[in-house]
Amino acid sequence: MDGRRARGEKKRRAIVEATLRVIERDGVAGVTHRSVAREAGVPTTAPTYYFATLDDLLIATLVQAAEETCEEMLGTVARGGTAREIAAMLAKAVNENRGRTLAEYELYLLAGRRPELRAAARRWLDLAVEAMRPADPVAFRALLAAVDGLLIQGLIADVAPNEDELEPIVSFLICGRDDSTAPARGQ
Amino acid sequence: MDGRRARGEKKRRAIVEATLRVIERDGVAGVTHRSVAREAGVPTTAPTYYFATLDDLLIATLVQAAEETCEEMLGTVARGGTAREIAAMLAKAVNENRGRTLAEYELYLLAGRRPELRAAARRWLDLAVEAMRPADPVAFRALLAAVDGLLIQGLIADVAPNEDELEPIVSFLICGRDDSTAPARGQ
DNA sequence: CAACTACTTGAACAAGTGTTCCATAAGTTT
DNA sequence: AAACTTATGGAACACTTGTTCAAGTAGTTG
Repeated sequence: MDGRRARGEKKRRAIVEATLRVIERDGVAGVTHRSVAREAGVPTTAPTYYFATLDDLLIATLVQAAEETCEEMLGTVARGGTAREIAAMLAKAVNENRGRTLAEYELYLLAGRRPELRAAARRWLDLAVEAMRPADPVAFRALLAAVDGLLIQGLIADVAPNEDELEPIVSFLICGRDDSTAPARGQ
Repeated sequence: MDGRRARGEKKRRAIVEATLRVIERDGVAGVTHRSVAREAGVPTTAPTYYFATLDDLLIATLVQAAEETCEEMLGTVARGGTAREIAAMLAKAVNENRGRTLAEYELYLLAGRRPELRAAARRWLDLAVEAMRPADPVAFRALLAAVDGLLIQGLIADVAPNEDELEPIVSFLICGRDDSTAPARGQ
């Protein structure tokens, strides 16, 4: 093995992680070669060495962040989690993981303007539908939409909602008017 | 009256409108004194004369855009519009008014990081709740969340959904499991 | 007409930007 | 050890940025 390449890969990952921290703190607007390099503790030219352009770095970071979140989302939303489990995950997203969730929606917005990012931004939606194969697709799509809405509204609330406030709403969405066609059963 | 001030106000409005066009086209990232001035057909220093800082211009523009959209939203969502009416409005937002809707969510994201913008970003939500006084607040909040979710997901779809695709989802949300507590009656 | 006020605008500045370049260091292979 | 590849990092370039400034115009008021 080439030890140089191994350390290079490590540094590359460190740069991506630093970029994510910058996005979480200052948003996409705060991402510059210099701010990322400062955050990662590497010289200014390091990011350019590993990523052809700033845009590449930005996109690589947002896509990776989205994929990381994907698994957590699918673990609770898609696999027929209870309303409380889903509510707990949403509450965590708008409180402890606030910065990360904001980053997630920066990707959404970027994807709105750049078609090549759309697949990455939509990935959790596509995976959820594929994993669930819900009996009532309409109810399930309503749930998925509401999840995005609750998150983004939670981000602009004066005080972010907690699990207890979110739970009844999620519960309402999970137990549609006909329980037999609902995608999952809440508490 | 002072004709100078009148023309000044007109120019000020023209600058805000130009800024909105820039945001719709290139996003908040594309807003600079120079790009706005070019779009409005005024010299570079004109925006600085009317707005102390670029941030002031940006905020004034997004807040005004949000207030404009507010009325349209409330006219259909809040006043107990039918599912089809709501679906039609959503379809319009992600197709004809795509740029405007993207701008709306740029405000959301900015509000996520700047508390002073939150009231403006949340305005349509607050007004909707106040105007409706829904019998079932939980169902209504689910509907409002889903509206945001459907819009933002519509913006990152490969092909934006149309009225017919959105209508069943809205209908499902409006006629909850118990019609008597539903906020409004669909078709 | 003179004094005043509001608007207009080009030039300029310091700061920060993405990116290129190149000499050097460090590790790998022969 | 020599030849090579890969990684490193400082200096520099051309460019754009937000904002300031001062000189100018044109309306309003006394």
